[in-house]
Amino acid sequence: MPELPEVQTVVNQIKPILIHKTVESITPVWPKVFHNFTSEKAQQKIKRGRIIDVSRRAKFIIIKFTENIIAIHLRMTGKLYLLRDHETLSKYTTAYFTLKNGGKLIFDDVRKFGRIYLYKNTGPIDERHGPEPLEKSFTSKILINLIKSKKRNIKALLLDQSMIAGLGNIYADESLWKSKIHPNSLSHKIPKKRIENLYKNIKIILTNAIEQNGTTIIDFSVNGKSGKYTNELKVYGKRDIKCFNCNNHIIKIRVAGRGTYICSKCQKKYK
DNA sequence: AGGCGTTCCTGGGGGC
DNA sequence: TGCCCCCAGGAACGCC
Repeated sequence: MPELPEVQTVVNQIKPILIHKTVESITPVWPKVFHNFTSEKAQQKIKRGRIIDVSRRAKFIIIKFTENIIAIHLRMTGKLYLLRDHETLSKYTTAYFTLKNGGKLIFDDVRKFGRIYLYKNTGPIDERHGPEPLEKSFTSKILINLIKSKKRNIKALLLDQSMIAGLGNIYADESLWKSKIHPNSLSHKIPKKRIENLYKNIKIILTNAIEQNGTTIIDFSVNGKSGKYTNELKVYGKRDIKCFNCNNHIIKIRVAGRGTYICSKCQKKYK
């Protein structure tokens, strides 16, 4: 399940290859993959468009053209990679971009949750997303204010993209474990000091994960290479394994409708 | 306000 | 071995 570090990894990998390339066309293999536009509209807006930048906002991959952007959300099983002309399409391809001078940018998605969006700019995405946790402007004060101003389950809050952008199930669990906060804590009951610690840990964990090219769970990979952060995980997927901090065993519970891994001894529940 | 259920999807794991 | 059932989950949406 691609989260901020995995999406950033994809961007880092494809940006040098895509930048300044011209997109001849975008083809939907599975019709519903275009979320807010049609093939005709894509032809009209993107045809022979030159890619001027590739970046990330929240969990979206942003491909910038002169007048428009294409935003791609990988959701659970989406993959984006380059394919040479002689190579065959995977059975899971839901869309592809034909590049001028050869090659295709492939969007594969086994579960078909991933979508492609066409916008003028990132405005519509910015509107429904909170701050970027790795931006300098995202201060501990902002996180404290965010968490203290809500009376919510902390894990649900961290997963809510309109609160903070980019965290998903894996990094929310890892961040809460490292910060010794139980995911069923109520946000406004968490002490300021704990939130400051959580703030630091979110930054550390996301930064390290990007350096390791993300986490490979199920089948996220970039050009066949696995993300090495899988080796750094401390709680996610570690059911019955001994906690790195104490001798307690990691358990799996359900929080905010998600499978959640915790050390019930280390992580304090603020209620 | 916020929690919860539902929807979208399909591979794969568990049970028998 | 094979078949069926059900689960996993990010985000949007409706309901209470």
